[in-house]
Amino acid sequence: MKGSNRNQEHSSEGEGAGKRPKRKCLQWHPLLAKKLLDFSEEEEEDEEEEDIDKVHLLEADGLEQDVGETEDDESPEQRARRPMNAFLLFCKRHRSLVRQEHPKLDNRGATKILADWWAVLDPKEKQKYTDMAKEYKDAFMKANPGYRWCPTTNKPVKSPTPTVNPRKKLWAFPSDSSRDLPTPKKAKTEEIPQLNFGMADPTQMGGLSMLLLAGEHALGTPEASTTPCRPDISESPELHQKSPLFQFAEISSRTSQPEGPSKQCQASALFQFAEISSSTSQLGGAEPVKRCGNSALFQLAEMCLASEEMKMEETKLINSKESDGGRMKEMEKGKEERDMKVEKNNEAGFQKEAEFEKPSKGNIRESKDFRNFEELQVDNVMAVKLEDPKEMRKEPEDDQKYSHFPDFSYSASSKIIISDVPSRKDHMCHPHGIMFIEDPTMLNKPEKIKKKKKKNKLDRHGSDKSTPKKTCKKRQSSESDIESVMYTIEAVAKGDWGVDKLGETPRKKVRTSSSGKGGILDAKPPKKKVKSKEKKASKEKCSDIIKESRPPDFLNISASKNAPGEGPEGIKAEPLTPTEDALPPSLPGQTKPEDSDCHRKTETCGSRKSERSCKGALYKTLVSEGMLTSLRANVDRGKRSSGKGNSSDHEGCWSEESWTFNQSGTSGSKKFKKKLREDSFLGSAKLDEEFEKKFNSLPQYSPLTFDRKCVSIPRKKKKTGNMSSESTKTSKGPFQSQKKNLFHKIVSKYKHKKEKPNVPEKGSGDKWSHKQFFLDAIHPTEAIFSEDRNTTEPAYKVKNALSIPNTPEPAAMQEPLVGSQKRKARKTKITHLVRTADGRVSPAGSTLDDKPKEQLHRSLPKVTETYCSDDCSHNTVEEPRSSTPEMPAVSAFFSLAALAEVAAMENVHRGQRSTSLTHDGQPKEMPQAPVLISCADQ
DNA sequence: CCGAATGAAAT
DNA sequence: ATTTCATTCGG
Repeated sequence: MKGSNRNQEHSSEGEGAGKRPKRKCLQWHPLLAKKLLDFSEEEEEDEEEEDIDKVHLLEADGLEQDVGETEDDESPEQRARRPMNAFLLFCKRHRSLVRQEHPKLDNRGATKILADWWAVLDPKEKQKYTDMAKEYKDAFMKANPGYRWCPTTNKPVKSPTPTVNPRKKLWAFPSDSSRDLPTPKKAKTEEIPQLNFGMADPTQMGGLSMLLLAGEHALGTPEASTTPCRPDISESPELHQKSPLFQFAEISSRTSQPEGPSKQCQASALFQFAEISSSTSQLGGAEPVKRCGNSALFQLAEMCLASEEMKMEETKLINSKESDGGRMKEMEKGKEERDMKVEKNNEAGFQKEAEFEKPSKGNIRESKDFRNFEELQVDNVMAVKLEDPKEMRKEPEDDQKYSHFPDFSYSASSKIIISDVPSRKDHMCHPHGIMFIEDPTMLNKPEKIKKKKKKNKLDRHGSDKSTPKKTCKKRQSSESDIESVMYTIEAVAKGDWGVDKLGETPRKKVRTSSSGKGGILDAKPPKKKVKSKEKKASKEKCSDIIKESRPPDFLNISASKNAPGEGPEGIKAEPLTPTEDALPPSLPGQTKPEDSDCHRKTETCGSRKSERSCKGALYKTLVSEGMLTSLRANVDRGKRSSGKGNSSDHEGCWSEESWTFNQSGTSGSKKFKKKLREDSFLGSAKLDEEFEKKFNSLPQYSPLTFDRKCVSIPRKKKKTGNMSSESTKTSKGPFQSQKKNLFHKIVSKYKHKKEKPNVPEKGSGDKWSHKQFFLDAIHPTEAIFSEDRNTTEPAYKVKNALSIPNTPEPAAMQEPLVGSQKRKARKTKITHLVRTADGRVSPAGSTLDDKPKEQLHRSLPKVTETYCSDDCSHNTVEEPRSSTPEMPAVSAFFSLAALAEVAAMENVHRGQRSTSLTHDGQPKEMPQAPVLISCADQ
């Protein structure tokens, strides 16, 4: 109840006005009910209105969830965090250092110090951070094409989120979750189908939770891919299964068709893959697996691209195919089935067998193998199994009734992506059982997915009989079976594998093309496109894939085993296979493991089938690998990543590929690319790993350097503050500031200022060796990093700067103020309001800012005088740093600007004392630091 | 859950 | 022009 209301509100608020109404509609339960009843119809509708559909689904989900677990859904939906900007990166990287130096400082204080450092930071170094931030952003955007920075005012409160998912960070999965799940709250996010990844925090990512999440994502993707294929797997998973394939399809499709909505999904998928790979690679340890350049992911990307290009060619192919007529359909089916089978084999075999203990012989074998793994992680598995069965059971019901949604809903948001394949991995690897949850989540996906699932299920169900409950239910929807088959066929033809769930974009295509049976024709063309390109890529990919596939023995084994198993299970598949054979001679082995397919393809290369098969194989392999890697990675991480290497290679490759792909994808970021290339490490992968790598690679400056800088810096800050010459109006500043108590701000700033001086103190240590030593002691890690040199460099720079303090200052001064800077300026103005010697109030910086040097010169004399007096009187604590022996040396370096700053400070101090501003005792501190400086100068 | 910082994006 | 939001984590 509540949830529904919330959803409505949120939805309305969150998204653009256009969609809101729809969402509102969603609110209506009746509609939802209808939808549930008529899946097929709904799908069609979806075609026309993807967004709407999504919304509905989301809404529906929300409603359902509301009934059951509104919160859950929402939580998973959480949208990806916006990428960090350069400054944030810097903060992230250096905050720890600051804290170490100044344990007493709270984050705010540390932030201020960081800001100071940032201000002081050489432009060159800043550039590094900005570049990285840019790259990161680009990658992120690619991953989440539709991502919005500011989802309008409506805050996605997500209040309920926490219920199911413990993890805050759950990044919604790109495919479905982003759109489908839109929790009511997230309406805003809904507008943008962005995926929810958790790129943002590498640190968080580092945590087990992150790993798990990553694993989930990975799993989710695979599931999606597999699900569609496998009949066995329960319905819910199927729905999700689509997601991976779907994503790929989207990617391909998008490449061909640049549709706004679809892009998001695609990016998300890639992104996920990338993440997965990266995560895995990270776990594995950084191996130089660039060879992976051709990683499956990359290949996929290529395929997509190629598909677009090939469209022209495809048309030709299509013509030829058309001649074939009905066969094409069969062929497609066969291919699809094959793919499905393969996936099924992998996924279904493992999962279902393990969970359901399907009768399939081949599966049994696999299951045993898996079981071994499972045994390893018995606990987890157990938990998972327990959950799964329930979910499975529920799922069927869900198909019939929504009531279940609530249960799943929570998981759905996060797990949508979870793929079947991964699921098995989950069983094997996942200790947490999260994976399992994910599977259920898959089921969650509620509306859209369900529909799709149903279709898919129907197809699969034939074979699925093994699973009693599900099959029964599935079968019930006999009508859907046919549709599902058609749908799958069409999807295959189009190249949308998974299509589905998310489906918004994919659905559109699919539906549009295949809404009915006639869709096939439409579908064909897309296929051709994809294929043609795929072929190209496939060849290369195949080789690559093969490599990748090797590592995951599981996959291979499973695939081989599956093949036999499939025969029995997938009656359909067998018949189809023949058709397939007709297409590509090479593919004969439906069951063939991916590797075999790839090889054949690679060898035969030319045949279309081969391409397709390759695709499927690639996809599977990717998924499976990714899953495996992700799982392993997760497990490893969970364990503490004791086992680094096993999957690392694959993953690494993926990550790299993905990264490369992303880069390539982003034409705009070419510049960045170059940079990335230059910095191999930086350029590596966007994924977490990449991010982490890059992040780590970012130069970390020793506090000392900053400290020194800080000494000189203060003026800069002031300058910045001064920059806003108009400070007089500071009051006009944003309402925000007004809202907040100026007093508080001022006070806090002063406090911080105090802190600052302290920082410098530490840093004040003059000698490099000393500093370095200090750093090493404190931050061994830094020493480890190549960055050390960076640090050293900066330090040198700093020295230089100190020697010639003016240089840095002017640069800073010159820089144009950014919007944020404006704020800063305001604040600074406010905070720095100082009374001039005259006694009238003026922004401290104003004079300095405009013409720092000149002013400085002017002020110097005064300042010095004042300082002298002050010092004499105050000379209290002032700055430890100054107090330190270093003081004198530093003082020597001080430039006029510094003096000017001091003077400004002095003025402030005076003003505070005399003026009302001083309401706080703080003023003392302020003046103190400057005072020391002044003394030194004298 | 606020805040302090900066910056990018969105409104 | 202004607001939002990203990270961080103590209070």
